[in-house]
Amino acid sequence: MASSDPVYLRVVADIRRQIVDGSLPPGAPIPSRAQLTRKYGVGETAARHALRVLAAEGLIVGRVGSGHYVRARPVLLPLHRWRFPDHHAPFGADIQSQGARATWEWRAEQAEAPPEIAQRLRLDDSAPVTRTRYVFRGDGKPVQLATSYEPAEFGEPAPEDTSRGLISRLSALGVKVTEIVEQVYTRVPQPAESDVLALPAGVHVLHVERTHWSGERPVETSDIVIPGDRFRLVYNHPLPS
Amino acid sequence: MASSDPVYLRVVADIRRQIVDGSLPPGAPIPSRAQLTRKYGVGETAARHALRVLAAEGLIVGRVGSGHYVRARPVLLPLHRWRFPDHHAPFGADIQSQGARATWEWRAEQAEAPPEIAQRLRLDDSAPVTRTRYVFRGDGKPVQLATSYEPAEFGEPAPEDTSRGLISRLSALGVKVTEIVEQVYTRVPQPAESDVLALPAGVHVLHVERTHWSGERPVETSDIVIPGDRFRLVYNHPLPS
DNA sequence: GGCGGCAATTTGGAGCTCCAACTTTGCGGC
DNA sequence: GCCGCAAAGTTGGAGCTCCAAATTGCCGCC
Repeated sequence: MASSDPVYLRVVADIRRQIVDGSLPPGAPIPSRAQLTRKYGVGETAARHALRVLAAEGLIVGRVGSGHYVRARPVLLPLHRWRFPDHHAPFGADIQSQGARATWEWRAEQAEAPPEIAQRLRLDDSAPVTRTRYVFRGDGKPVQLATSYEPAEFGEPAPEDTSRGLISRLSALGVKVTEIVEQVYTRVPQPAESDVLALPAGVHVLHVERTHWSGERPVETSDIVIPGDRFRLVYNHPLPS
Repeated sequence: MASSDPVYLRVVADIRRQIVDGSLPPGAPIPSRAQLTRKYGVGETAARHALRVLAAEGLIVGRVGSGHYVRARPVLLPLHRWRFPDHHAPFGADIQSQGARATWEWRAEQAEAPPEIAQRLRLDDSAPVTRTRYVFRGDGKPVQLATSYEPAEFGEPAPEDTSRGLISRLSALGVKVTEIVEQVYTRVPQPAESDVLALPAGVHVLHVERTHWSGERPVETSDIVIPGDRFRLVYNHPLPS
């Protein structure tokens, strides 16, 4: 930390160091604004800004009227992507495995494929697709938002399909899924997503773009949004012998 | 956006809306602080704070002396996890596939397993392990930081091993890797990581905990840190027929 | 000893101001 | 017509202040 750096970064760096090296354990109170100004000899603005930066980094949380506290490193629950334990596992099996009761809401509707989805499904722009939106919950708490797109020709999923899984359903239609491709990245949640997932400020989401393939043909693609502060994705990859 | 919300959020919401709906395209200038105070009838503080929030979200960038501009949505380059194109692909193959020249530095050393690593490798605490740190670059730009741990009995990797891949090397030692498990989550980078990866403020990283298994025995585990603003992870999963 | 309410503290929103460093623009002179 | 410099505009750091809402601890009363 060069001495030419802004003073508020000096405060940030010092507190951060204490948090990561454990001298400020989870739950420990951070000095208040007034205390910081005295301790570091900086102005209110710098003290306040330092606390804001640390809060944005997720290292501390502020409680109005009480103070700032070191945030407990959250336990990141595993979400097993596919093969849990097999491809025909019912919806929410991975959530249930955490001892939580899995529930979900969904609604299917006909729509025109937006450009990006059309590309992913190798359809023409505005081709008819079935869009199904899901909200998954574990013990009532929202866990995943998903929007799934299929070519309209497969029809809408029936209510009982959602507990059976996509692969079984497509199989019944004579479509054999041969490969799943998932692309994972992280991004800032959109306001609507923060709302539904009840995300605290500063939390990112994991975004999974999943496509089911039948040979060379994409038969379903979906966008899955997962709170980045509560979950990690688990990918198993058995090697051929 | 309820009217009871803080005023700065009103400004944030309005500008964000214009960015996501495209009326402010990438590169477009955002009104300056002075203009915002007039346009929305708010104080300097609120205008400034709104810009800061949008910048933290990654939607805009500020350029000192010039103004704030809508950030171009970065293209997220794919990093193909395993099978690229086969398990024996050389290091950096996925980076090369992007037309970039892959280079890396690494250093191996003996160490005592920290508690978490010991647990992942099913060793006793402080058991001897070989720790190898890597920095991967594509066209000189840092792409991945990785720290790999193996039981010390496998010895240190030789220079030529790093271009051959772990699976070949273990195979030569008579250890057959049967499964790879990757756990993916997102988090805030540590200062050292921001440094090496040259991360702009507010960018998260993808953290991959990877373990190579030989039957029931973990034979290697590593922590891989990837800039979240430039890459997405791609997982292929062929289904058994 | 227990309980209720008040006062002190704390966060977070919001306002205003000054300044250094940098970019952009436009004007004047060559 | 072009170059260079000065002025104007902009960001980002930093300071101070006031206030509403919430929490917490303490004091006094029953």
